[in-house]
Amino acid sequence: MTTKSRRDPSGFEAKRRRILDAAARVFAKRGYTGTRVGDIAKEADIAYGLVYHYFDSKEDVLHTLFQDNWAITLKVVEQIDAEGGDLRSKISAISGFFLQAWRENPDIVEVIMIEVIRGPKFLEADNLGAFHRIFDLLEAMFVRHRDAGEIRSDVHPRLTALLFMGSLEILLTGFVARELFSEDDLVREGREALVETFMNGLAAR
Amino acid sequence: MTTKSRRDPSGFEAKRRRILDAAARVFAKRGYTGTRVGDIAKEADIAYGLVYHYFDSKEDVLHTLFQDNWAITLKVVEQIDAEGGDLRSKISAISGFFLQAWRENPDIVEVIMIEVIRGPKFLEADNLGAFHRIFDLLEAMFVRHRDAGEIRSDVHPRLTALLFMGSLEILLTGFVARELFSEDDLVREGREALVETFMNGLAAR
Amino acid sequence: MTTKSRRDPSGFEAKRRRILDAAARVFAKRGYTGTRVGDIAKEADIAYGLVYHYFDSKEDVLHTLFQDNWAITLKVVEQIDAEGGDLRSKISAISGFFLQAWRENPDIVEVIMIEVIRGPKFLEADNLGAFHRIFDLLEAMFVRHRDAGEIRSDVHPRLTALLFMGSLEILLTGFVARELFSEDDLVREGREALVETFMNGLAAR
Amino acid sequence: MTTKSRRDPSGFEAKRRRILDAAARVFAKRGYTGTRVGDIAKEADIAYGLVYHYFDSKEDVLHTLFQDNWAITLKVVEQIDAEGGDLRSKISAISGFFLQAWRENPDIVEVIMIEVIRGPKFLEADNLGAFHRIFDLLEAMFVRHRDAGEIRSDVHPRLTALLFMGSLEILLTGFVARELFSEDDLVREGREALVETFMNGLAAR
DNA sequence: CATGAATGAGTCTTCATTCAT
DNA sequence: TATGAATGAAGACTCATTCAT
Repeated sequence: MTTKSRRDPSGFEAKRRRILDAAARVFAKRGYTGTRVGDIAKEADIAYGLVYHYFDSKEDVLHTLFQDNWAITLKVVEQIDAEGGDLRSKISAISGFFLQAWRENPDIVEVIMIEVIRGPKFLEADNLGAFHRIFDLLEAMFVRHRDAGEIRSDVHPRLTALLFMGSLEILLTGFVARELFSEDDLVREGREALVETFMNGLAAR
Repeated sequence: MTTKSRRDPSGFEAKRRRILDAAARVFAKRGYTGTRVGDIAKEADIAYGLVYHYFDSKEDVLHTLFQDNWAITLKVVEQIDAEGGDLRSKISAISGFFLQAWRENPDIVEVIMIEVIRGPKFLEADNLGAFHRIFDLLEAMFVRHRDAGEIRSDVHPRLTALLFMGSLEILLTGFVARELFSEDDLVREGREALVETFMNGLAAR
Repeated sequence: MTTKSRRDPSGFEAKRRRILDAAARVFAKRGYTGTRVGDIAKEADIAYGLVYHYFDSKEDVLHTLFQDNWAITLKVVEQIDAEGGDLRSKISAISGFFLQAWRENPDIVEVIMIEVIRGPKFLEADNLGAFHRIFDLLEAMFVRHRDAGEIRSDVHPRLTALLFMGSLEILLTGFVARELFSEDDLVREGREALVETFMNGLAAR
Repeated sequence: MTTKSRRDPSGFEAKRRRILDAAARVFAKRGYTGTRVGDIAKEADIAYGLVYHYFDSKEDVLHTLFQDNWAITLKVVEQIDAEGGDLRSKISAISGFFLQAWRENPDIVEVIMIEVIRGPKFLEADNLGAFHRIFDLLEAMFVRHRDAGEIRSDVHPRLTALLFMGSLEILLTGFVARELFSEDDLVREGREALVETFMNGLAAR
């Protein structure tokens, strides 16, 4: 009798995750297209044929990377919104979550942002729906706070959601960020600047 | 004696541009990696190998697309800044230029944003310098207007430049935009929302 | 548990050699340039891309062909020289070795002589050093036998080494040889003529 | 009325030769295969399309290079043989002619030796016949001198012709020669060594 | 004669995926 | 599970040759 018991007896899930983590690292470094399946395997320190025991294809690895993490993201954003508080604190919390996630797993976040969301494959899959949901969440949030008189009445909720995600994305993906700030600075100052700009704008009172 | 115009009698430059335009279209549609050189040729309605008379490689085509257009962009932004006026009008003008450029040449703009700037080879090339310059320009602009007391003194110029470009970029690249708005709406409303958000923030007075 | 022999259980080296042999055959038949990688694969009865599991490039195949065999050649010549005896017997032995090698592997010998040594890339590579060593060996040999008073004192060792290799080469590469003699004749008569000419010249006593 | 008169009015032949010379230089440097038609044109300082006004194809250029020069070679060898004298002086004269030709036109000589004679195309053409004739000439020469009792009776005329051409070829093609001697040395010493070796052998008396 | 733009067949090389062991 | 040999489709790039001007 092997040690097979209830959860993940042979470490299947562990190795699967190991592959995903390795994939995130190499995808982030070389891009999805520039990464060979062999690169993932080498990074995970396994034979490259083994990748196909855990995933259907190279694309499936990317897909999984997105699905796994995006689900969490949506849940967190929903939760932050549900917990109440004013818009400023919510914007701050959401930004904080994204930036923290990036600090902990920069590779995964960047891969999702760059390779999945922008990739030509993205539109084909059911990814798009999952991705759009965050805009729905944010839009609804802005509507609610607008109706509560908390923000200007002429604010365009959908566009604002877009601008918010865009700003966040730019901070995250290392568009230029990595060149401009240290990681710590980015998390602290980036968040502050984003919150401040979004809530109060630049104009002097 | 050809009957062509004075300069570039053989139409060399004209055909070169034709190839670039064709390339922008197919790159935008299929992505850089997903585009075969033959696709560019077919789109430009020329023979396969002719692409290599005008460019060194497929990558050179992309490179040129970026260099040619980014130089113009920098010049325009510089000019807008130099012509004076308050920050709001400058931000509006710059946004307007980008959005207009996108309306006129959506393919080129998207290709530059997505394929060049985010591409894995971007950092290696001399592109980066040219690209960074826009942040320098914007940062200097924000500093000047801040020192003039026009915007809050605690504004972080570099980060603001980043957020500004990020917001613009999100509108441009069809992140999700194309699904959300008609083009006309995007140009008008997008600009307004961006200017308004950046200058005044969301918060109710 | 494979039933293969102790070393190289997967037959890696065996297949590598199979590819090399196949390559020698087709290179000899069509020349290096005239040979497609697919020709090598077909001759070795393997799939197209498998060549690239064993070699970096088509050129690497040629390179390896040279390196592998030239090393042996050098060793043999050294040995013949070291074993002593008079110059005539050494010249005879060396000629015999080359001619025998050609009889057993005419393709490899011809490919090395024609495609590698005369190839445009030969000088660039590290091949040259290995190649020159045979002239050094021969020169030293001639010097020794000259100093021993065995051959004329006015013999130019380096030039003689050159002429010797040239004569050998002409016999080997099928310069025109194949048209002139049957193989058996070539091996026997060619060696005799070479030895005789080199040792005694043509002049009647 | 143009200056068209009897021979080569418009310099047709002159330019044809210019192309041939240029071709010899680049063929010698890069090899036939490694040379693009454009390289020949650039070396001749003409537009590359123009090559096709003077020659049918790239191969035709090489072919012509061989035919033109080999005819002269045969004539000279015939002449030297016809003029009489002992074998030693003939061997010396023939060697001298080849070495001198090489000094004056190293490129042409090397191209003929390496690219034409050894090239895979060689056998296909009528080149082979022209080439073989020199062996016939030499063989006949050796036979005559052998029958005159001037050289050993057991000399194999055909093989000797082969060895003689091989030795000559090795000196000419820069097999290794260029690395070993200066041009002047080569012409003088190379010839002496060759004559001496062939006539008297290496053996001490 | 001269030019060089245009053509497109030909090849090397890469790499995702399969499969025997 | 694990390995890595084997497969072959796909695509970038070269270059001899043609041809309009």
